[in-house]
Amino acid sequence: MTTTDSESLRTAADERRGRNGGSRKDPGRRERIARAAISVVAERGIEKVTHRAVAAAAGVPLGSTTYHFATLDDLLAMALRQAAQDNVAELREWAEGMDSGVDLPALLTDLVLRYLGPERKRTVVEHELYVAALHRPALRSASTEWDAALRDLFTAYTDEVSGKMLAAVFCGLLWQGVVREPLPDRDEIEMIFRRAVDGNCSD
Amino acid sequence: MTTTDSESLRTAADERRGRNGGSRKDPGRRERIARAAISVVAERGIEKVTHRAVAAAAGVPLGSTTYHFATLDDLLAMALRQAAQDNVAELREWAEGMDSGVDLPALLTDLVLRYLGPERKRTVVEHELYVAALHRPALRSASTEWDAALRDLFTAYTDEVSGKMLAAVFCGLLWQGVVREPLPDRDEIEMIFRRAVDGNCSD
DNA sequence: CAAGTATGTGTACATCTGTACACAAAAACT
DNA sequence: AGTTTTTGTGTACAGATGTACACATACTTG
Repeated sequence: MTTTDSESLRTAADERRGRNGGSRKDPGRRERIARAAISVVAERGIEKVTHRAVAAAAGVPLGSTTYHFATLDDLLAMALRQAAQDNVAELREWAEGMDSGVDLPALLTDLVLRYLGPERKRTVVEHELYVAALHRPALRSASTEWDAALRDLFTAYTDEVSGKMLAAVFCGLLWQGVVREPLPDRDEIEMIFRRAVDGNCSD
Repeated sequence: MTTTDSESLRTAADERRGRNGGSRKDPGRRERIARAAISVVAERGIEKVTHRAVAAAAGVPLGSTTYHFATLDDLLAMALRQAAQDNVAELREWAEGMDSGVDLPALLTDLVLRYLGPERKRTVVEHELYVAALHRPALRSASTEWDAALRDLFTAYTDEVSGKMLAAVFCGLLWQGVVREPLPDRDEIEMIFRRAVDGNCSD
């Protein structure tokens, strides 16, 4: 290894221009910077998103971030909007692999556990986006669109009211789970979804 | 009125020491500063909580905040913990006025609408606390305690699983509602709770 | 090839921030 | 009374931050 440790961050550029040190014209640099911002949000929180921190995470000099994004708010807005879009895209993809007539509670449980486990970073970013939007009108649309996508997804497999209800349960479980230290038990979550879907008929 | 406009902020001290201008020994100053911090969080977001902003909001000089709180994290921690406690206290109080056999969905709807309307500030602070806790272990207990209180409240009126499920619905509706521009419709929320409580028996 | 433009980079600077600290004044104590 | 301790305040300072901008290099167009 001759490179220091920014190796992993150089790959995209290398592959396009052949590890040429001072390469110009790096397409996708904007997006790479935005993604670096996302990872800073995920790992250190939204308040740590500074030009310098993002530049370091992206492996680019400070001037590069200020060149591609006039203001820090622009950078944040693009990063969070992109995060929300990725999130929704993944949700839709998940939904496609779903037949009608499947065990909905079990699938929802899988989804929750995935968002709390392997995809935890994504979840954290989504939640940071949510509260950031509370005081930044520019980000509000990204948040509400995520909610809408969630509702549409669930209403497609049940009905209007049940879909909204399941979306709320899903959202609530995510929120409660993301701060809990040991991941919640699988059975616990599944039981909750089952109760939400089947109801209290036996009472 | 001889005082400028810090009048409302002086009341506590006045009542104890008789409107003595340069009064020392102002008990409750610590708490007042913490509450000022809460209001800064509610109105401008957690990232705007600085010694200077809090001092201005509390009507005290800069040195006062650094005197009462060694570090900014201490101030934030106390403020948010207090906010969470207030929140839980209000929840319990609400629960006491509840008979068994009441219309649970209607009451839950009232609660959601109250948190989204008159008590919106409180809700915003609670949510900022939640994400702040994601990257500050010191705050995590306050968040989880809020969740626990919520669950206990709901399980007391139903059963274990249904309580958890309702807590999740409640939490999810709050999250989705706090970013939505026009407040959600009362009927919509009530319908959701009704479906959650009664289930889909007729399907 | 020459000129012009888009892209990239290093540095500088005004501003804001946390915090330390010297001082002042009241209260508690002897 | 005097002394010590607690409480309060103004100021100073080092560091971080957003952003501007002069310069450098590559690409594009003629």
